[in-house]
Amino acid sequence: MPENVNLLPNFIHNAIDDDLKNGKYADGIHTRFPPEPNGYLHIGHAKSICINFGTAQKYNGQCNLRFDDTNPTKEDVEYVDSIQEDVKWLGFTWDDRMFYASDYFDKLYDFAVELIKRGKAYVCDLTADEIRQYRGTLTEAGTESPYRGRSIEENIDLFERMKKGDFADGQKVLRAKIDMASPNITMRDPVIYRISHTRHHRTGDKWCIYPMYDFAHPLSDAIEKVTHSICTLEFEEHRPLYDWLLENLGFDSNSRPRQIEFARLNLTNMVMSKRKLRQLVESGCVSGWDDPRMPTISGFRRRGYTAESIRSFCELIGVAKSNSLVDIAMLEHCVREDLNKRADRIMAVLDPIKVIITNYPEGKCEYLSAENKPDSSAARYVPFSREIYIERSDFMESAPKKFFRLKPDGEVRLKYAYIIKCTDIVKDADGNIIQINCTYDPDSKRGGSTAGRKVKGTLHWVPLDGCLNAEVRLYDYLLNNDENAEQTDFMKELNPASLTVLQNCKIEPAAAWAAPGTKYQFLRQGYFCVDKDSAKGNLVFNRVVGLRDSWAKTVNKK
RNA sequence: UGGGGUAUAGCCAAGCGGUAAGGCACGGGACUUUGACUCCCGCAUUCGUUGGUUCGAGUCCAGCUACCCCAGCCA
Repeated sequence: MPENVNLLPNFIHNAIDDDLKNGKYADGIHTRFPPEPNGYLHIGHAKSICINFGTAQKYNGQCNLRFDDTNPTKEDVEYVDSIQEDVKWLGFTWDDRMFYASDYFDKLYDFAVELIKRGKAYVCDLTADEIRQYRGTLTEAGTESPYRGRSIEENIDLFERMKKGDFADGQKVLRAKIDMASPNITMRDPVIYRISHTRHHRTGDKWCIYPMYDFAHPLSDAIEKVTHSICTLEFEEHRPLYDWLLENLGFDSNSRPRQIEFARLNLTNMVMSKRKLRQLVESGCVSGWDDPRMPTISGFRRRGYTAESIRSFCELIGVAKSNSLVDIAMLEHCVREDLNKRADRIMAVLDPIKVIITNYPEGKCEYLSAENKPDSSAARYVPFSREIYIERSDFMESAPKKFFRLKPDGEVRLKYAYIIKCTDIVKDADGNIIQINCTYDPDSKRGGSTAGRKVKGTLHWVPLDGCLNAEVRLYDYLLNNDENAEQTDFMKELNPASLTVLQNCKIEPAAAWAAPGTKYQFLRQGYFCVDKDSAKGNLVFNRVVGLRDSWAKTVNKK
């Protein structure tokens, strides 16, 4: 494992500790991450990945990547590729242990036959509709299928003919023979094999019967010698079936896999179900699975989140069984924390307004040293001359008391450069400010005699000559609503302003050759990442996350 | 009287019979050529609720309440 995940102690580890104490799993701990290749991975999967790989790592064990590809009608190779890329990007490796449930189709078939031979499974001719009716309800027991009493021989023959393709889709299923009166609906003779004349992305046309998840999963785990099969809470009532299959197929209770469930991740201002994410993609509300507003791993990656920050988020939120809704601020904190350490600083003016320093010599240009990070010796040089841009929002004609930025007759420090003073402003016919005139204090630059002068505000700026033009994409949350976004019609909660594209941004020259994926802190503004749409001469940046902004808070309070 | 889960601060979450960790958020202050970062300080007399056991209960027991999941030939 190239990267560490330091999961806090949690109830799963407690359970594993108990198992170990009781002499179980003497050969070591083995987990697996079992995605179905029917969509892109999202941050909820990242949590699962961190738990599974992190747990294996903690116990010096192993974690497999296994594609749960038992339903060819919904799955596609496109997804198996993206899933591998995402798991790798997150920093985990499965070495040579990448498997597919479909690798086990032959073995799984044999297990099914064995179950029949033990009188524990039967072929049922009921239609899907009839099976539903026979199943009973939450409060009423089900009724036994009329085919439940078929002989072992007949079942074996029928199941073989199912496999051979003698029957149409839906004509017959194989069911486990358990208990139609069980209060747990999962145990009312669950279907374990269905007929589907569908080409599988790996096994092609070899099979026309496919195992159900409930059957394939515990057995795949057992085949791989997985010790702890960690999944989400909704599978809790499937656990008796999981155990029943292993028990009835003769797996030793001291070494057979054990299923443990944890609560899936929910995030404020986000949707997390694959169905809804797909809806966003297919409706064109976002540009694709990797749209930087999406909670997919590829979306976060494109947005500029680091793998490290997502991992630390997964550590921070913990692992438990209570349904929770994690504040998105927690995730943002994790990226800021990481990017603060690793991102070079650079100046960028998103909404430029021209400033002319009237007492600065025309034609003069100085190259001012600017450190790439605070307290760092690594530096670049920023050209400074008579005409610059500053942020429109950094000037106010009639400013409130605590406004530390530029205002008429006010002084301000230009980062890495001089102290300037606003002398007058120029407006167009409509009264819009189009230019600010200032004078500068020639001795106030670093090393100068008045460099130590205290002025309250420091502004970022960019030289008019030599700066780069860029497109900057600002993102806001996809959903306005904090709560119940998963339940209600989430398409109505979409934030219409989740994307703002700025076309006329000015960036200091140092960013000219930045490759896609490069992250910067735009001084005083936030963290930004070069988008894959970017090209030399046509820079495109994504805002990863803004800086904390206590000024904005005090303004909003009023 | 279907079954299975879960309840600790605005949000996550430790806690495993001995007197409520930590993080996020929030509020205050220091520092600052980023209103950033960093650093200090504050933030649950109480653990859904009512009883019980105990010298002692968030932890054990009983009842109640609220919320989540389950009736796919999905995973």
